[in-house]
Amino acid sequence: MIAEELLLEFGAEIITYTKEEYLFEEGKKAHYYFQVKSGEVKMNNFNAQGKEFIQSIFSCPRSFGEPPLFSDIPYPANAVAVSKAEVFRLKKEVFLDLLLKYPKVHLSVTRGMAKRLYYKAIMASEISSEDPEHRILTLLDYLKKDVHHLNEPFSFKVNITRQQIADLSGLRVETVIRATKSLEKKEELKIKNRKLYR
Amino acid sequence: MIAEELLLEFGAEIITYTKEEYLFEEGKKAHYYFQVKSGEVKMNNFNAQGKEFIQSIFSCPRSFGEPPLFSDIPYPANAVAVSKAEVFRLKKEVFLDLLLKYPKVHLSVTRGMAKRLYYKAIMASEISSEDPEHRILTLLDYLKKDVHHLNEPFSFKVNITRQQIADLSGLRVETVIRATKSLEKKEELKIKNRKLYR
DNA sequence: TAATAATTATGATTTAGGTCATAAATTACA
DNA sequence: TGTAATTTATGACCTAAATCATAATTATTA
Repeated sequence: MIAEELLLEFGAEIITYTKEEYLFEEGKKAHYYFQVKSGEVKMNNFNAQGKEFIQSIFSCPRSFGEPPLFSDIPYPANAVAVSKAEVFRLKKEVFLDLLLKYPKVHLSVTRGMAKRLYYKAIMASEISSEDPEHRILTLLDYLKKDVHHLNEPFSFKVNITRQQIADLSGLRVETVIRATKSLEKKEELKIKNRKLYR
Repeated sequence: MIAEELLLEFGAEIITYTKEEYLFEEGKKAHYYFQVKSGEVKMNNFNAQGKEFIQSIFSCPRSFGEPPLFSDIPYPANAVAVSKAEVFRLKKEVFLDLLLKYPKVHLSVTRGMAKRLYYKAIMASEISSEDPEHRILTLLDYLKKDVHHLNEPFSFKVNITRQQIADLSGLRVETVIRATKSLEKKEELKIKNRKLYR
């Protein structure tokens, strides 16, 4: 996250995307630094059969899509607005210039990438080795602790749909529905009028 | 990757690990920057049933395990020597100091993390959505192009075992063996006395 | 160089989770 | 406020890959 004033000072634009609109596409080169101002943006992939995999969902003040700004690699996934979203957009060259001028900002960008690498490492291991219930709990615990900074049991009202949980954990929506019901029986989750609590 | 002279100048130690020896463990706090000098190191997880997932395999001059140096997160996986390995080890505080003194080094460390994030994003999507043959080809193509910088067809002699391919792609070794044979029939791979070529 | 371990190989069987179909409940929106 | 779309829900079934068993081949090391 980079302070809004600093972004504007360096000439960042604020762009409004409508729901489902693409910000960039898998395989393309990166030209901008992006940071969410309002709304939500997801990064995703589709396989040949049209199954979606959501890499991550970002809301204010998260940035995303930095890796290809640093290295000569294309975007590994698309970025799509989940809802109407306002996004800061800063030209690549200006962004890199900013990092050199402000080492602390560079460090905070690095810190953000470190956290995402942590999340990816955890989910890769989960998706490859764990059963649906385990995967879902790990995902929800990550969101609860590392994103929403909550600790009390059942204090986290899950704000994503079963379908999104499925797409984030590599499962199918029916499996998520069945697994969450089973987790409710085991008192790992609460379900109050269809909303999950963890 | 940080130049060896610079590492030594900042007081890095060179530590020799024997095959199978642990460098650090999942869940622990990070105190050092690590960089391979010789041999190979892998990062891995084990699930409750003992199934291994390999996050990555690192050889000279790759660094690994930086994310928890930047953010207050534990190691998401173990680091284990695949073979006898010599590793540069630099104290966390000295490492961060070095980055501030040498912005270009900071940028190259960031670049390294960016590449790993790219690999993780690709593999997460593969493991979650693709069939065994697709996963294996994506993994091998990544190793071929992005690690070994090769381009010619079948110029990449795969230097990891079927078991390691399985542990990197979330499959079982029998599945990898069957899938690679099928890929050979489709002329996507060559197999010359048990070695894979891509 | 003999013994042991690791790797590759192959068939038979099992099963978890995907797929398909259908519907109720809730939410969005025109 | 009524209609459409989305989300949650549930049962039946099917299949891809895991599991299990067993062995040949190659590599390691004692």
